[in-house]
Amino acid sequence: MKHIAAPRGTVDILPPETSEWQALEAIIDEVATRFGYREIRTPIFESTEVFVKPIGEGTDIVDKEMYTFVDRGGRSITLRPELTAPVVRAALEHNMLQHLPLKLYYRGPIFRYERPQRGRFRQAHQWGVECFGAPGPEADAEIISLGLDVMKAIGITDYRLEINSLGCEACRARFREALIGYLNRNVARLSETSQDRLARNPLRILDSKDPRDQDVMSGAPTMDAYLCAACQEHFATLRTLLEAMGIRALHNPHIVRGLDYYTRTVFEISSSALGAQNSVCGGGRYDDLVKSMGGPDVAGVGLAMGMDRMLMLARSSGLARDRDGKSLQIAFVPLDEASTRALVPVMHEVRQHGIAADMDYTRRSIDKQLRTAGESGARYAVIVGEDERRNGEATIQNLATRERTRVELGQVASELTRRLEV
RNA sequence: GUGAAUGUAGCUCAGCUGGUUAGAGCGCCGGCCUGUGAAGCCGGAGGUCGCGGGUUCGAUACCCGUCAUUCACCCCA
Repeated sequence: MKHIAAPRGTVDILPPETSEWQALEAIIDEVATRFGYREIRTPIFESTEVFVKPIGEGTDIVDKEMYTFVDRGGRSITLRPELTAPVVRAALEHNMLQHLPLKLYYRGPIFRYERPQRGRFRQAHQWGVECFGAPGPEADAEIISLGLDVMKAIGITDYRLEINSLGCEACRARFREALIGYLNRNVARLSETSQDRLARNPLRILDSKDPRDQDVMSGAPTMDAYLCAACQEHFATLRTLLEAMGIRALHNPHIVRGLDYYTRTVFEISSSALGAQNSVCGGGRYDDLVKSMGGPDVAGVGLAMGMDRMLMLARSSGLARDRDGKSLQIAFVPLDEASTRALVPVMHEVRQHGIAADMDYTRRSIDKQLRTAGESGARYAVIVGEDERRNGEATIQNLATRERTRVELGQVASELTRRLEV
């Protein structure tokens, strides 16, 4: 009905809901800090090249999902579709990799040009962590446990954690060759899209949902058989460490992830409560990424979690609703214009004492004002009308017991402070 | 990019096979109650029926297009 609406795939987040976001953001900050990560904020847009090579041509993100445009200076700019590549770019730009390990976390909007549906938007929100300079599986384990801690803190218990190893560059190359050989012999039985993928990105056929592809894959060579000794040990140790922390992870050899930069460990957290887009979290190790972006040979591992989907899960398990903070403590109730103005300095003083206070400026009747005050969750109302004003007083009413007391205007702030502390 | 369903008040929805000034519940505002929160009763505001075209004497309804939403595919957070 209104003529201008928010662009397709974007939403306005309105007041009761913004409290949930603030709660989620606070949890992320707390947990990440507790694990030794510090926040980094990078630009919403980057030079297009930041994403193309690292994520990989042939991936859907690069081929059809990026918001790319030429700015007024003729530069190709892209709204970030993820944050690992920008974080690496920033780390290199500011020589942050001289002090290892480097542990960073982020949260904020990402943009992908996709058809919206349940759990998928053109502007979405992710938080994530990146750990540089830690090649061992302890770092992988730490990151997975960090992600699960945030989920736990917001009350999400219904999920599935799956892990896999893609091997290092050497073993992946051998596996890739074997896989291509097998697929070429069975190309006729593959789905059309997978036949197309065979040439461009064959590993992605592994996690295809098409039953024809799954049928073909059931007889395909598996990554496990091609892992070198070092990669095997890395993966086995990771599983041992997770188990030692009481974390249950399922080994799913078909997980490959949609970005090209992963090596060795990859993992996903998904939930059946989300609909078709059932993944809340994805991550893994990217030991060659920093080097490929022109930096030193530094290992990395990280995760990204979808905040929009996390809140969907928190709501479906019924645990996030009470996070709507009704923080008002004092409601000022003036009964006429002169009283409104007499209360301005009084309310100011109360607020200076750190007490959350608000006044109804609409000149409504006392009935309506008290009703609103009661619904707001405030503990006291401060009422001033002609009668109180004549005596330089105010009526303080306890909104729960309805008990009323008269105090001098000058005493309102100290009286309220005293009462709220008790 | 493909497919399907749906667009009527702030919200949830009626509106019979096309027929005059488009309705309800909830919410909002006001009154009953000249200064105390409930319930009830009474009243009020709020709609270019998503938008554009077509058929018709007449369209919220039928047809075409378009935009948006929802769900699914693809893929992912």
